[in-house]
Amino acid sequence: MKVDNIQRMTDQRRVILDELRGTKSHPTADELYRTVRKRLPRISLGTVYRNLDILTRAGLISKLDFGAGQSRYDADLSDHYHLRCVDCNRIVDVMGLPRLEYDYNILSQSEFEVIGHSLEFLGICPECRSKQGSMLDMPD
Amino acid sequence: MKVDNIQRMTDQRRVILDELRGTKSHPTADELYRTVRKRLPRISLGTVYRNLDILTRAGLISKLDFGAGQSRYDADLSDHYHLRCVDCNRIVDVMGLPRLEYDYNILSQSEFEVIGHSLEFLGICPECRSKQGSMLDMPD
DNA sequence: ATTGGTAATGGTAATTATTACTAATGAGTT
DNA sequence: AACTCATTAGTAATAATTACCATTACCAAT
Repeated sequence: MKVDNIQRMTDQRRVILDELRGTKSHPTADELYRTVRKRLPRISLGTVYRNLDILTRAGLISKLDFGAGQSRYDADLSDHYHLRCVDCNRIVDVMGLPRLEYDYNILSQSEFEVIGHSLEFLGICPECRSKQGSMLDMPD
Repeated sequence: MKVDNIQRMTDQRRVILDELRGTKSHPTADELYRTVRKRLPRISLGTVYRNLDILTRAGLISKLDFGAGQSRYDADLSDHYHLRCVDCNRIVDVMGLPRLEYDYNILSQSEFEVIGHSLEFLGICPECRSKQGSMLDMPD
């Protein structure tokens, strides 16, 4: 795993990476901002965004961006897909499902060069499920 | 195919749907706005967004939102995945690949109820490919 | 055909997430 | 310790989308 780009290891960068590695919750930039501020109260949101971008491009974390609301970040680089609640956008890991193998050459069409794929599963988390359940009992 | 939600068929709604059905280019809201304005010069961008949302929820079109740039829309409801250029976000259809069948019950974990999946392929379109090629020849 | 109720529209303002800007700071090298 | 330039904090700007609201117009019922 090659790490270029990263030129200096500042406190901000170190703490952002550390906090992200310390959670399995796939936080958004501003969730992470709130967490990191407990350790570095003067950090700015822009710094969080900038470093998440730098860490992503350096291959130290991965950015989960499926178009639903804010982007989320994951420090777990092992091969796994994600399952997202369509209601609250919470994300959990899907375990035990190996990466799909496609023959991208066969897929190639319209002169496109196919280089990968992006897959996520959609569902409803227990919290939102019970919220919905109680909605059904409500009068119109 | 059940269509509720749609209460009135206005000119704006009809033309938006018609223009989307008449293209295979998976346009964004504002691309569609520019096209529709040739027929309805006084239409507003908000109306395009609102109707695209209504048509999507009514099941007449589908919204392609994978987090890269603007959302795109597709009036082709047949089962197919998409292939997106990571450079310019252009989208083409992937033909001949049947919908993946997952046992969502087995996937279910963390008490999530799994209801579907979202898959797109990533690649580089011929135009961006030749642009990149010429970049390699450029001096730093 | 006219009316009445209300969904829909146009125009604009607001929101939200993210990125850009800039003067000041500080990490790592010499 | 001094130097250099990547990085930061704070704020402004951007971009896509949504919200708002007074006006319009679709359509069912008279």
